[in-house]
Amino acid sequence: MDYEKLAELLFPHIDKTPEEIEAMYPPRELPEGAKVTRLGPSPTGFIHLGNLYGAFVDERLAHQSGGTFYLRIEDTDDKRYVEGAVETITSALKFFDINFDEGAEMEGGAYGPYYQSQRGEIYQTFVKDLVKRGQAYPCFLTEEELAEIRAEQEAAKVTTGIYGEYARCRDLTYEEIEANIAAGKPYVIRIKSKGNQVDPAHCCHESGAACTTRSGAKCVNHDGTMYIHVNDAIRGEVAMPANDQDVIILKATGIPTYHFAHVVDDHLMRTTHVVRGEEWLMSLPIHVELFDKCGFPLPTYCHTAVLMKIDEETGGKRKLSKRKDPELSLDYYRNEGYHPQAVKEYLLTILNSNFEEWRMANPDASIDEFEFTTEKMSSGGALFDLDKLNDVSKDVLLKIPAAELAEFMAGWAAEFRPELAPLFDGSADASYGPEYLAKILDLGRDGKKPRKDLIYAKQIFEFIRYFYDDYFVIEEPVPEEVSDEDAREILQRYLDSYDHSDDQSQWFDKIRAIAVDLGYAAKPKDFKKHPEDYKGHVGHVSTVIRLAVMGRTQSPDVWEIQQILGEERTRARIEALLI
RNA sequence: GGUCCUAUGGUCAAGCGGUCAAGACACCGCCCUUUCACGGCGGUAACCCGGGUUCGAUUCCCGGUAGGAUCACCA
Repeated sequence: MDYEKLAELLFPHIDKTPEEIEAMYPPRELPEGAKVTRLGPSPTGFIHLGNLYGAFVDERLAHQSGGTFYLRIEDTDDKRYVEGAVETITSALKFFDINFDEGAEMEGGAYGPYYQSQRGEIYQTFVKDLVKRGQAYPCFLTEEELAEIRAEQEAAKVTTGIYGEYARCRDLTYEEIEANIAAGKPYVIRIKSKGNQVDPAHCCHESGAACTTRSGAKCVNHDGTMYIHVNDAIRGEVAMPANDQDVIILKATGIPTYHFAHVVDDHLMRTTHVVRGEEWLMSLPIHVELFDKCGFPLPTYCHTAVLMKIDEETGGKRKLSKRKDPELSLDYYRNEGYHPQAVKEYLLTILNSNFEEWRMANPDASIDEFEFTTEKMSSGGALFDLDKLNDVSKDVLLKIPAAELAEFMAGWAAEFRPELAPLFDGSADASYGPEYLAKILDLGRDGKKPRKDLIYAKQIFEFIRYFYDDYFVIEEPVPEEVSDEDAREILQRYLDSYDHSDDQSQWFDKIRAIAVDLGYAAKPKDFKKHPEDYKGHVGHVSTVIRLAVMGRTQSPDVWEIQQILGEERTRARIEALLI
């Protein structure tokens, strides 16, 4: 077979050589040890927590080392394309403060184009070269034939796929190929796998001995099968049988498969670390063989664990699914109003096992100061824990200044709860507004033991809504220790003695006086000791007031709340109950 | 089914041949307290099973079991 001639027959329009392409993508000029990472989403328009998890690893690895993090759109499957998807992806990541240095939709970047759909000529140049070297061939197998082969293999209980004797098109003559093409038969290009049987010419055959492949992976024989050993930055050395499938590298459309695009792009774009989900681990042998055949060095792989959750139905662990689990969608967190910092910080706690420890030792340090390492990543799938997220969020929000939080709340409302927006920007009522909101959010946050009530925007609004008249309602009944008559009496006396300028202790002294006067213990302890002597205690009395002003029995300090509400609103709420 | 990954309390996790097996979240109790939160103190709770190797295995090896991943002209 004249491979040179075959290559020309297949790719007459390709006139560049791999060397010429290679020259267009010179090694990057970066400091020693700098890592180059990339995010390669397919433009389905859906970005989920797993993407963010991975993107975060990419971003940290690159930016921590003075390297480059770029965005490459893997749109080799035209069926999947969704309009505006790239914008969705970049804006979602930007929301979480994850930014690219170069790539799709960005100015500059010497390693583009960053859309795989625009790199056809590049891939074909390398495919043509492979054909020319007898390492790849056209395959005319139809869907029916493929199904037939598969059925045959299943019946014989052997591994399915196109390999060895099943690779029927492998040894087609030039004339046969030419005739097929002339007849207009569609075809794909497959690699001619070297197989995984022991090959003394290529590999070690002394038991246990290993040799290094061109790409840098090691291979060693196991019981007649060649195994490849690759060092994964997260998992350590992983071993699996070498690839023996004549995998497709170019589809009938002339577009490469993920496998081939990955190899060519990550090589040309000089990616040093390939971060991707565990679901790719099994195709590693294919990639090793591809890197080998192309003569490219292997990048460092970082196969991240899959995020899991407990399935309500079965009670078992399972991979988060975008269909069943709304919390997987990044939109869920934006919708609930989680602060991006909180999500990031939580992600970091499941990403690096020593992060929490570091955070406790450095409560005020920026995340950027934490030294993130792939070695500290867990290789098992972590369960997503909403409780933990909430806990982390409380601490994160505590460190954000109230004014900034108010802004965040307003932004959230504008996007997800438009009816609340006028409330927060003051356009509904001049006495409300950003400053009012900031004061509310700052309530009880000062001092040595600040409150940690705030978790996410939706929850925060629920927590503070009584500050806004339109959302103020009496939600609970008065405590059973207090009769209706007493309740009325308490409120009447409270209103009569109310002086907005009282300080906190003057204010509480008055409540205490009312309590004692009506037969309630001045101190809860007295009541506990001699419950028979009292109707209740001062706590019950203040609950009545709390209920009148806040509408609920539980809230932060009443005096402080009243100071924010202002005298007018405070009096009005009590008066409303005395009518 | 083949192959690969994983296996410490309910969850996330330290551990890397000798520990009374850390810590965090959640949960429970007590204290603080006019409620709630915060905070403090304390508590319940774990090395999947079976073989080895070893003076000694949670830790190393083998087997089993369980969970997960993957077997496309999808990425």
